Amino acid sequence: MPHQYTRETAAEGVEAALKLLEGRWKLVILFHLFGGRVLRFSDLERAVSGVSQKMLIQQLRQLENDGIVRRIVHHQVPPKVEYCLTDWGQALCPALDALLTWASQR
Amino acid sequence: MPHQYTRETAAEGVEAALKLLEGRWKLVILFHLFGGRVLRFSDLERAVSGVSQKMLIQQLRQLENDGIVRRIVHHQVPPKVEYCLTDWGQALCPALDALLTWASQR
DNA sequence: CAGGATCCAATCAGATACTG
DNA sequence: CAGTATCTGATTGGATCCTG
Repeated sequence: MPHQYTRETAAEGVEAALKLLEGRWKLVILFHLFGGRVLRFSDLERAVSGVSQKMLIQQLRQLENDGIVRRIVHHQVPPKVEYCLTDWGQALCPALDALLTWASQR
Repeated sequence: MPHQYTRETAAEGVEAALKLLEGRWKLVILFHLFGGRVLRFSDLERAVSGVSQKMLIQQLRQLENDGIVRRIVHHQVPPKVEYCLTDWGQALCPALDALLTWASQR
């Protein structure tokens, strides 16, 4: 733990980070967007199997508002909206990998 | 992401890891136990300010069942029970640090 | 001291139906 | 195609009181 953090602020910081990732479908969405992939809403609907439209848009909106996902609207008929990760979103990869490594060590 | 994971299994793995950490007080508890600290139930009650007995014991039990925290009972009157991290629990530190680093980069 | 047992409020997730 | 709106059940968290 970097020295500028007390136990309390470190806990709060990690809590804040985790809050951005909590949500039934966020990680699945994220892993589908890692690697710079750009997917349409309907692509995600297919890729994230089992998700409802309501939950998908809700999770995407939160990820977007949190600066993790970017929403690209193409003004045309029929509508076309694409989603990809922001640079910051991409930067999550190593941290999640560290968690995965930890989990696999049990 | 290590090559033996598909997007789906990686997402599931990270979800599983996060599930172990989700809970209103778990991270605060963890950060108080990092560094090999050993605390009594009443110590934690004081350290984790705002927590109720019910929530504290609930979160501790889950952390214990998940193999992150170890519970040490001293059979004496009045009762004395201490909590510390398992080796695996200690190993969480770098992963949480990676998350903290990511969060601070925003 | 270290819990256990209840009850209640708030949040969350899913199903379903509708729309620009 | 890409959403919005509404309803309902499930899960979570907190307050309070009780006990070996």
